[in-house]
Amino acid sequence: MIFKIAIASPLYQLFDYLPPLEVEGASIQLGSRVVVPFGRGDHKKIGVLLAISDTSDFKISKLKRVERVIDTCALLSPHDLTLLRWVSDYYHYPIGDVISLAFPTALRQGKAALLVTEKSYALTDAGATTDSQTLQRAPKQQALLEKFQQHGASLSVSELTLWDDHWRTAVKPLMTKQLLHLDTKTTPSKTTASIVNHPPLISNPAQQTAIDTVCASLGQFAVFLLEGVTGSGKTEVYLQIIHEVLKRGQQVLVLVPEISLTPQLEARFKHRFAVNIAVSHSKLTDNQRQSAWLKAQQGSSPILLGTRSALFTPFTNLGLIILDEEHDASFKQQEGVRFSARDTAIVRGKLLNIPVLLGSATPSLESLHNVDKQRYQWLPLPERAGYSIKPTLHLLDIRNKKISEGLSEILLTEIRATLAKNEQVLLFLNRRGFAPTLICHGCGWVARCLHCEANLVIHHDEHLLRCHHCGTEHRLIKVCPACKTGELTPLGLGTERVEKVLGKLFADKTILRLDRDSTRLKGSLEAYLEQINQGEVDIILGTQMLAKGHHFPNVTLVAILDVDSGLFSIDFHTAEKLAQLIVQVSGRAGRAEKAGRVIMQTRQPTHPLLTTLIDHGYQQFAVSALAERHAAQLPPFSYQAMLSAQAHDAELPPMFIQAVIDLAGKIPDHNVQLLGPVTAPMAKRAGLHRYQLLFQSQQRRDLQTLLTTIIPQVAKLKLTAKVRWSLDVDPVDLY
DNA sequence: AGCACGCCGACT
DNA sequence: GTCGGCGTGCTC
Repeated sequence: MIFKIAIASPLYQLFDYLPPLEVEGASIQLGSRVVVPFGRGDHKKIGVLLAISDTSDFKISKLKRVERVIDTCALLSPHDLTLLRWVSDYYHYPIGDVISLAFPTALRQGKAALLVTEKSYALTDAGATTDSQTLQRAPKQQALLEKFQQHGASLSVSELTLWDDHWRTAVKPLMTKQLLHLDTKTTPSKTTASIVNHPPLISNPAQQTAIDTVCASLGQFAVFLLEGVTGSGKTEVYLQIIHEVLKRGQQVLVLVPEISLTPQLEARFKHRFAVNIAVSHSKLTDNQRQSAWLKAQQGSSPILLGTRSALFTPFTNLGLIILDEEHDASFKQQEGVRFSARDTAIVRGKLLNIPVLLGSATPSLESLHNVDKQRYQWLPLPERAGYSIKPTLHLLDIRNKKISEGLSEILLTEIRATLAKNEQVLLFLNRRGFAPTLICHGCGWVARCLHCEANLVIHHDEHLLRCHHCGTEHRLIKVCPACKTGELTPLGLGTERVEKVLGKLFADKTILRLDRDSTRLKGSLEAYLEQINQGEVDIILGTQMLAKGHHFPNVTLVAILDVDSGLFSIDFHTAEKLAQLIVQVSGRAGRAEKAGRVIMQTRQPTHPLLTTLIDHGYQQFAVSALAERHAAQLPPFSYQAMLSAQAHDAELPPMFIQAVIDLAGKIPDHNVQLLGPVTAPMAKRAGLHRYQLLFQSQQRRDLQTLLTTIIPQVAKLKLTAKVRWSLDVDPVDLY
């Protein structure tokens, strides 16, 4: 009997081991973690048993023996393992590293998986377990808090924390007792009454159709695209479908792009359902994430709400996957295993034979194409009267118009009129800092980053020149270092600069700037958002971060100051992203009695992307954008993978890529175009020279077949010692 | 990725 | 005469 074991390493293979001596086969399962000797010396690694076989390509006498079985009962199911193997195969990433992705940090390191049960609470309370097995206090407090809140006690986290001392001595013993009591009372199978706190809202016909259609598919695989703008009642559809899944005794996985931006969603879930809701995202501690992971794995949490990384969490009985804002690029991991959480969620749904529900106001072109191909079912939600009114989009032609610091006269007039009505204004400029360029008026010298192919950005408040790509900072200089005489002039616009102009033009108004610089302090964004909704702010000025999640009912004017910068890009994805951004930004504004207006300043008022979007809406934009992709045979009408190579030595990346091309050249009739080597759009970043090779094929299978053959060979090239390389299958960002 | 082995320079 | 530089090769 040979054990095939995955071990975290950059190697594209499993490792063969003999079974442990003392353990019978029955006390280990596929998916169990094991301790194995690995490499020279007495080094140990944690591995995961993926298969058992009679044979080995390795000499049996050379095989080492599994030292210890950690899990006699596997934490990952065969379905979980199949999904992870699919990820490894499809994204061409070493299997051991992919398997690691599925485990929280402590479990990855071989620690025992402590069950979150009454017993374990009792043990930790008595101090009877080892440190490694003890859950941290925070998740326990959180769990207790949830229990108490579910049962009507009002206690906030901060109160609980402030009470810490008192808590240990007086409160905790009492609470623990109650917890044990509550646990035994609430864990067994639930009736409808105990799942829901509040009755569902009355749904309109479109919502009801969506709910009925998805519910009719529970227990079988299907993909649905729920398309509805802000205020169309998407969340209510989610809630009612989730309710049905919970009634069947199954669990739900809800994925969102950035959980920090959607506390409302968590609040609505907790408000509606009287069940444990596990939350998992990167801003939580390892212990908090592990707690959520175990709760889903054991089935004690019926709902898991998380980001991309939560996709691989094992479940006892998963019945539905919801992926909200499915168009969002955050669902594509951009380093390490470059997987798409959306596409992988669909594979998981297929494996488990459960439905997958994608939601968006601005669906990706891929998903709309899959609707066309009848691979997904389209569930449109029209605007709901009484909730919000669609903002009107306007192009403002600023050619030959007087414009100061990015603000045209017409726009200023609109801003004044809006403020006069005591309504708020939101200005969007996707560039932080004071100005993107510092140029010498005398000799034309430009402040460049020494390590990147990029200009330094002026940060006036901090008296800095900063590179937005590698973080290098220099003191803001006054005299040109090249000609020593010329006057240095800031060129272009950033949020900081516009903020200063607005401060002068609207001296009696409150202006708030929201960008990565102004919200660096933890919790400050939330505080600012609260200020906005309390009406303490008149003008909000911000970057991309304004486009997601938050809705500002008293904002009735939204202006996109520079829409043109998104119109001309070498990356064909940019048009789609710009259209989504415009619709998402406009969705931040207005409500029924105060409809919003969106003004886009442009010097391209006849650009078809803009005119189609404005005159006919996102759907028509998507139709024409897909037609363009079809004509150019770009994805989703073809399939791509991008190989990137970086090195300090500029000679090495193109050599490496040539070696890759040579490897592909040895494969006959592969039907894949290889475009490159070319320098990356940013040819140098953080001191590394960047080159790319784009693989493109008409058939997904052809592309996959070629990559499956050559990528393990690429990984063995000698040049990998000096060249950092990566492969991105289905890239969404060609930079 | 780690980690060990191995063959050449500046130090007690 | 050694400590240690990181180039090369291997991991069942």
